[in-house]
Amino acid sequence: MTQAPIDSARSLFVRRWGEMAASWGVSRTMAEIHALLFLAPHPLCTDDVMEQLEVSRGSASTNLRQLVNWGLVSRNHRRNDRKEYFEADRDVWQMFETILRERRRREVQPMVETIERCLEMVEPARKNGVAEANEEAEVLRKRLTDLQEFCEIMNNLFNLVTRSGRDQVEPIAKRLTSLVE
Amino acid sequence: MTQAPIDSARSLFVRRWGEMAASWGVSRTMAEIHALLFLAPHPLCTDDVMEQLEVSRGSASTNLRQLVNWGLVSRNHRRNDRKEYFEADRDVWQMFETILRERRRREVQPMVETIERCLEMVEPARKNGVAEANEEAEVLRKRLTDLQEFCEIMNNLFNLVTRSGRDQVEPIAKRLTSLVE
DNA sequence: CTATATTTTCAGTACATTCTGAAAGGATCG
DNA sequence: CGATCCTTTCAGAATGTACTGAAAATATAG
Repeated sequence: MTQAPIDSARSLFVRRWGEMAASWGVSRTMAEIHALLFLAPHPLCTDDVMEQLEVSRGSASTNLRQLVNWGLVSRNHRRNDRKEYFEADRDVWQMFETILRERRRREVQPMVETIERCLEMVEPARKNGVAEANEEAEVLRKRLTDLQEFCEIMNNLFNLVTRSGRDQVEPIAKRLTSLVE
Repeated sequence: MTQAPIDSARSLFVRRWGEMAASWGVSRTMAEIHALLFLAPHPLCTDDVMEQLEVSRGSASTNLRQLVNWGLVSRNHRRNDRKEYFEADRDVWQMFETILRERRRREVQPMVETIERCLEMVEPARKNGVAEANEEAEVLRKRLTDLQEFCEIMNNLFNLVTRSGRDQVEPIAKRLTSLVE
């Protein structure tokens, strides 16, 4: 027997989570599965996902694997059952950290490396050639180093926060937060 | 006359910035234009953008307007010139704040409202019906309130940081940062 | 006010991403 | 080891997003 209001709430949440994720560059279905698992009271198997989200087996399989790769979902087995059951990490802070770390690794790191490379390309051009060219090189260098410095600060802040651990950070954040209200 | 190494650096940066943005749900061209303007030593007009990125007039116009809407780029005029010239905000901290604020408004806020709605739907179901159903409702409520609390903390932190202003935050961030090294 | 320069819009098209469904591949049981 | 159950893979299809180019709209100069 299904509980109508509970199911409606779940389905609304799942849909919206999918929409939000889509605008952050995460495929809708992957996010919907993540939301479904996040809300589920117990682990779900592939068929549960297929049924509840009306997606194909291929899509369910692929997206579940990606979620496992991201570290947001874990696989579980049961005795006397060949199926795999999937369970989402429910610790919101941990989830956030996982997502940030993965995105940094996949998307920010290459950008940071590129900035470094660009600076190496610009450096030799700085005092070589006409004055106008030098000035242009100087401007470019400034823009790149500003960005680089910002990235370093953000990177270190992230490291600091994650190394301190959630138990240290959460109360501080809450305390700071009370300053705003 | 074009300076080969400078141009190469610029073009490399622009391309990578576009790639990164694409995986964050921002269209490649819009991000490339943003990068181009960010690095440019002076404002550019639509034709400059079309030429340097090899995109159509329609695309340049649409994407420039979007950048202006985001508050990342401003339009300028010149005397005796009908063209519009576009200039990016070069303050990296300001840029970051603008992006976060816009994304919160466009993408996070609707999610927060949805969580609220979901909680309203679940509430009446809590002590109404069989024990099993109550338990499910309780679990769902827990998940939603955990997420809600997290969103509130993040929201307040963001407000705190942006109200304090960049001049207050940057040195603190740098100081904290030095703890990591 | 007309001529001209510039921007915006949008229908059609190109491109990229994601899904489907079935076949192949693995794993586990008796 | 064969039968069964489950997962993965992938070619083709569906879908969605973003671009193009030209026509319409707008703005400025004379």
